[in-house]
Parts: sequence; C-alpha cells; structure tokens
Amino acid sequence: MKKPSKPKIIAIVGQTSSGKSGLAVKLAKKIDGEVISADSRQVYKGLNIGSGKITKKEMLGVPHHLLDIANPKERFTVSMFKELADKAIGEILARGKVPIICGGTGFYVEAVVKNVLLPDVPVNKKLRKELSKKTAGQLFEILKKIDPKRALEIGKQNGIRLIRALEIVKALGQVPPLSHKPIYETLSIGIETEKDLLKEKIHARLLARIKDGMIAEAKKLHEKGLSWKRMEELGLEYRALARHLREELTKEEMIEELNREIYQYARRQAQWFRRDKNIQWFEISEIEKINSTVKKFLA
RNA sequence: GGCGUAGUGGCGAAGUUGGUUAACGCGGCAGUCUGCAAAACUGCUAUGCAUCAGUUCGAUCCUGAUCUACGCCU
Repeated sequence: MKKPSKPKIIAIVGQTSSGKSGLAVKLAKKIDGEVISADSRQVYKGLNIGSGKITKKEMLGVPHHLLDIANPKERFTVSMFKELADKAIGEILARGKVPIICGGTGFYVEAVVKNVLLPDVPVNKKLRKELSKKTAGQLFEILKKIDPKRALEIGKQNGIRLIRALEIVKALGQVPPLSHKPIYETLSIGIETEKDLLKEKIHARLLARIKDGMIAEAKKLHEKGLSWKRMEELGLEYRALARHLREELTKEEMIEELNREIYQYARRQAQWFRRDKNIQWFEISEIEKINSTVKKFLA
C-alpha cells in the first residue's frame, strides 16, 4: 500500500541580500508557483524600502502572500505567521499551484516546514507587566520551581523567554513538549553567499535603498504615528533611521553602523539555517542546478 | 639639539606604590532557540603590557639605554 503523499512545497532561504526573492519569482514563473514571504518585518504595512520588501514591479505578476498584512504599531508573532501561512498554502494548492515559501526569518520558515505546534497560550498582558518588574534571575528561580527542565533550557539571563515560559506554565501547568510532524513534503533550497561578497552586496544594497528614499520612508512612518520607540524596536534599518532622524547619528555614522549590523544579522541568519540539515545549498548563479533539483522534486 | 609626557589585544581602555587566571566595552569567531526572532541569550577571543639590558627569589609595574608619538623650548 502506498501512503497518501503529502503536498509538496518549496522553501527558499538565505541571508539578507542573497538574491532569494528574485530567485523565488523566477522559479514561480517556471513551475507555476506563488510566493509566500517569510519575513518578520515585511509583514508590516509601510515598511518597504527599509525592510527590503520586493516591489510590485519585481514580482513580475507572481502572486505574493503575507506581505503588508500587519499594522507596524502592533506586534506580529510566529504563531500568527504559521496560521496564515498554512492557510495561504492550502489555497495555493487548491488552485493547483506550487507554494514557494521564501524568506530570511528562519523561525518562521521552520514553524511552517516542520509544522511546529506552539502552545496555544495567548499573551497575558497583566502577568507580563507584573513579571517584567523582576530580574531575569528572579524569573529563573520562579520557573525552576515549576518547570525545572524548561528553566534550565532557557537559562537565568534570558528574561524575555523566561516570561513567556511562565505565561505558558501559568495556563498549562508546564511547558508542553514540542511536537513537529511535518504536513508538507518540502524541498529546502538555501542560497549561500561567500563572506566578502555578502558584505559587498549588503553595502551596495544599503546605498541603493538610501537613494530610493529609505530615510523619507521612515520620516513618513513617524509622521503617520509610528513612535520612535516602536520604530527602534523594529531593529536594524528602522532603529538606525529613527536615531538618524532624531539627529543622534549623522548619515555617515548611520551607514557605517548599518553595514556592520546588517552583516551581523546575516550571520545570525546563517547560524539558524546551518542547523537544518535538510537544506540543499546553492550559489545564486547556479540556476540550472536549482531548476533541475526542483524539477526532480516535483516529478 | 634640549626638556617634558606617553607607548597595554584588531580598536577603545582599566590596572598592579613588584608576586596564582592582565578588568571591561567594541569588533571578530562559535553556539542556543516552545508566540516580540531584524529579537533575546550563551561561550571563546593578549604565555603577554614598545624594544633591549639591568636590579630582584620574582617585573607589565623599579633603573638605564634605544625607538616611536605628541607637546614645549632653543
């Protein structure tokens, strides 16, 4: 007996500036696919140039999902992403097309690909407010008494994760073991970029985006009511932009800092992807190899 | 030419009135990952304190010379 096969999806991952968005479009054209973006900042409306979002023109008519779906004033999370992504994948499959999930937020991609079922515990604002008064060390001690295993996993310094764990513990008694049974058959394609080339690409892209009006975009976001504080929370470009617009940084300092910080971010991305042994790595130029790999996978 | 001050890791910088492991920050490298993930967190990163010689049981810290930088004077 042949088991009913799982639906097939393709994942394209890689560091920022690697060229994965362009590849996703090319591939989608070739195999009649639609793209699902997996980027924790590109989900927000109005964060375009600074987040490196693909433009309408660059999409070449290929439908893109999970872009511009959240208000930047509010917080979007992995669990929302997973839910929406599963929904989008279902619809794409129903249309008889191939879902291509493409993005740089490893946690988001993994949640979908591995079908990570996060505990269904909503944010408890009151509890968070209360707990945030405590030091990480104190939070650790509290959690250790209730769920020592989880406490040890997180460590005594990571306040953010300790609070979330306590939130879960309060609702469920303990942090449940994580189950991930994939519901899709996934071909994971990674785009690897050599270190020096990556640095060059990051720099060139940064300058191009400044030319395209990245600074004006941030200014407009603030005028429309996005607080400086929230903008800084968004990290990288928006954090530096907020500081520059408030004259804490000159334009030159901003560029210098961003070059370094974006590179560091790219390292963190690589770190995440490195763990996933299912990813097949290619250089962006190896388009023929990628095409044939995809063809074989879909056959 | 004379006098003065300084010389610690890739960078910034603490320090010892001579004695096990040369603080810390940045950067770099490696890693963690159950609802903020562009986030949060962890580990590693100077057999050596400009060079050479001396004093001493022992010197990065004391002495002398040399080199370098800066300042002042002639």
